[in-house]
Amino acid sequence: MIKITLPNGAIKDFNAPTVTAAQIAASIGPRLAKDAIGALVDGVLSDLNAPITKDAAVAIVTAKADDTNAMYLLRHSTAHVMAEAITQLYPEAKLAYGPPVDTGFYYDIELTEPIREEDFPRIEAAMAQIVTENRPFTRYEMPTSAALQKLAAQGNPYKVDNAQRALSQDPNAPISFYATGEPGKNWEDLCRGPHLPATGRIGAFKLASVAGAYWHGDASQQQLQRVYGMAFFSKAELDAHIHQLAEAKKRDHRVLGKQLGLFTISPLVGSGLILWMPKGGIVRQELENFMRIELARRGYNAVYTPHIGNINLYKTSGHYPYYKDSQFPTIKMKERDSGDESEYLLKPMNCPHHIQIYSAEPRSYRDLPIRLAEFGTVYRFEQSGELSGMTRVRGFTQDDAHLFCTPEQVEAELRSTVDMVLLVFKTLGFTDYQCRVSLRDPASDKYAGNPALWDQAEATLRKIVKEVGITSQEAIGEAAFYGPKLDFLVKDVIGRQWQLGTVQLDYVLPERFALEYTGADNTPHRPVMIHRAPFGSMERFTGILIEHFAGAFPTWLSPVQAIVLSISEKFLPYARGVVQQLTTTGIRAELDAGNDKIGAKIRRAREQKIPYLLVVGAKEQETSAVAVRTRKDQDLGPMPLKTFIEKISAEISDRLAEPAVIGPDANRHEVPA
RNA sequence: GCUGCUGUAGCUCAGCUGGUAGAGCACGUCCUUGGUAAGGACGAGGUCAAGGGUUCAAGUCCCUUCAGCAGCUCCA
Repeated sequence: MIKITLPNGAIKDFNAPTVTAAQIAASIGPRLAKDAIGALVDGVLSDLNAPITKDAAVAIVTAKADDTNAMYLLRHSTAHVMAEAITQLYPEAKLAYGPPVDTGFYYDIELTEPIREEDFPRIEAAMAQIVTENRPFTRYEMPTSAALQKLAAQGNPYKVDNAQRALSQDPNAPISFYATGEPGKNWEDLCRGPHLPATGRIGAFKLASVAGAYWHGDASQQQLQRVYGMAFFSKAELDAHIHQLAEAKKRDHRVLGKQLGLFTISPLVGSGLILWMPKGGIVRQELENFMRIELARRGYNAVYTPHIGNINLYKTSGHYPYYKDSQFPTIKMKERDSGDESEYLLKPMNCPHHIQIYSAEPRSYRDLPIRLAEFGTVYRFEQSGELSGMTRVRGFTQDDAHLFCTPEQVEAELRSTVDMVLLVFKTLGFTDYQCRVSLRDPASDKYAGNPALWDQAEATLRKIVKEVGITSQEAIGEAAFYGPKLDFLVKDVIGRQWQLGTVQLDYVLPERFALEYTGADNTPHRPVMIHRAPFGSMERFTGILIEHFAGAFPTWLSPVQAIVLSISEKFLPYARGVVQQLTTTGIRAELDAGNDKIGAKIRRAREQKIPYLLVVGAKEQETSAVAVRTRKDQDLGPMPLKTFIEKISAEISDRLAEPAVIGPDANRHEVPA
């Protein structure tokens, strides 16, 4: 007798030594039996036909796109089907590892012959055949030694390795295989499962890309071919997903950056080096102005430091020995007079320069905290394969600052820097960010300084996070070499996560540079440093911002805030007057003096994501008005130019995220998106 | 850096098995002076990423370099 508890609390008794989830589903109803593809047995995802031998809580998993368990089964099983298809077509292929991932699945394969995207249709056709055959996924288990022997006989080192790793986790676990069909007859793979009941449950799939990937993610290991795919229960879901990918691509900052004239990259200047065009320059300038105001309010002092520094500075700081592989080569030179050799480095960080400013004068505890801020440009020689638009570059400007304080001041200063990061996110409407507490990996030797101070620093950061009340997760091994940090992460349109703002606590560099201040007791003390950058880098932040707003910046950031569109050339003089008045008020306004009809002008202005379109014709000219339209296709109708200027000015000065000019009839012509 | 892919007009792209370049948009001129998401006509624009090779002949085939894309690895 087995007692099964269902999710609604109902209890069903089965008078048999074992029962399967399939049988449970059948006992509830034919519809559920048909839709069932797996089960959660006491919370563990399991095969639909796995025998349940004792009392358990069972939830039937059905084929639904919003159920992560269902998608796991689907993607995992599709990975198997793809692997079978590939081994059919490439008998030499050695399978390594094929898991489901967030957006689909992949399989890592060792194969000398490259698989190309043009080979995908053949592979997909073979997969479709396997799906059509609707073969059951059949699990069977083998004792450890027999299984290892079997795998070794197949000559696939990866599968042997996988099995051994599984055993090292749990030496008593039996080793399981899954055949698509009949074991011994059909294709099979070492796998812990679970899977769909049969290949026929795979609705729609598509191979996405192929790329190299290292075995166990270790660059010194064999490089395998990784084939990515996506899978859904229905064609409609697959199509919707493909459509969504295409939509995301339109938000890509590299695409929008070109369309909107924000930035460019020239091979003649160098890859990974951003050239800010005039319109991108405005966005950056507005962001910097915003930050400067906040810095002034919080008692920061602006400083300026050069782009290069003597190599000895970075030897002292520790940057050079730790990271010399990712720096531009040094500049070596001979002094003309003395003939002495000296060597300079493009600065990879601003902190050593700021430290020199701190130590240029004797400091008293009464002076602290000292907060030195600079939009400091730094250079790092990233690997060529890492470069990506504005988000991963070789030269970038940090909205950097270094706070030098007494140990007692650390917490208050940290709290205020975290507040500043949160203010930036709030002002720009970022809600979908993550906070990562980046800690050292005690097993690694890359971290400098005294472990006791590290413990103290890490404890302080944990405390701050708790006090401020942000959700966060800890990441071992993500700390800077000189201290732990709080990193704020945001995803780009293709789901890659980027670090933006950062707050770092540092007991090491003050030690290395022997920084001091005189305490109330008239003896020297060592200050503590906080490194912080709310935007992180202007380049990366702007790139993410472009994607966040899909190019439609809030008015205060928009390169062009309003564009005047005249109905015909007759009204150009009035239109020019309107532009003049806007410009005089400090609003960035342009005139479209082209020979197009009003519809074409509107279309072009909206493509440029200009917040306000001001149509002027005879009626407006007579009444000193403008007919206001937003880029969202809201026709606000005519209003006195004076009123428009008042409203847009308030919207800009308050850095509002939403249009403030909207009147009573705001949405009357709005077209649903 | 590694694997695979890509590079043709300012932009997006076409150009089959080699026979010396094409579209749409943008741009310019002209016609039109038009009231809310593309008015019309004509025109100008290309060292086909760069360099080398094969060939009677290369945008097309091969090699090298540069740059970009996806992933891996890395990331102060």
